[in-house]
Amino acid sequence: MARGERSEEVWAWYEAVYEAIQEIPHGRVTSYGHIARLVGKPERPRQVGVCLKNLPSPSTDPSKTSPRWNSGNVPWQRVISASGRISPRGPSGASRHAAALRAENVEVNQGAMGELTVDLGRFGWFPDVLPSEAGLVESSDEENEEEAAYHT
DNA sequence: TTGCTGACATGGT
DNA sequence: CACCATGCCAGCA
Repeated sequence: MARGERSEEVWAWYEAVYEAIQEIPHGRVTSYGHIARLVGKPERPRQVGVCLKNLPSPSTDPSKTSPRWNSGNVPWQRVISASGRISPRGPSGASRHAAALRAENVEVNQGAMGELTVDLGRFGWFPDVLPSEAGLVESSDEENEEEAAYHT
C-alpha cells in the first residue's frame, strides 16, 4: 500500500534533487544542505547525499539509452559539504571529486592530512531560489559575497 | 521484517 | 578549532 506511494515520493525527491544540481553553474559549487533547501526539504541534507550515491553512470552501450539522470549530465562534483570540504567517503573518492572540479577551473586546496577543500567564499553558489523558479531573473546586480567572513 | 549505516547540517561542550 | 549528540530517512544486510 504505502509502498507505491512512497516510491513516488522518493522518485519526486530524486528528480527534484537532480534537477536542482543541474542548475549549479559551471565552475561553482554548493552544499548538500543548500540543495536540500532549494528543493524544499532543508531538514534532509543526508538524503541529497543518498541521491548522489545512487546516481547511475551513463550507459556505455550505444544501443541502450542512458538513464535520464546520470553522472554524465548531472554535475555531482559541484556538491560538497557546507564547510567546503570534500567528504572522503572512499580511498580515492575525494581525489576523483577534486579532479573533476579542477577540470572546470575550481581551485581545490589540500590540507596537511590530505583533506580537499574549496573556498566557498569564491566558488560557492547559494541562491535563495533556483534560477528556473526565479522566473528568469532579468537583471539586478549580482550578489557579491566577497565578504567572506574569514577570521582565522 | 528489523535494525544499522551514512556523498550532511547544526548546535552545544 | 575539534569533538560529540541529534535529526533525517533511503538503502542494504
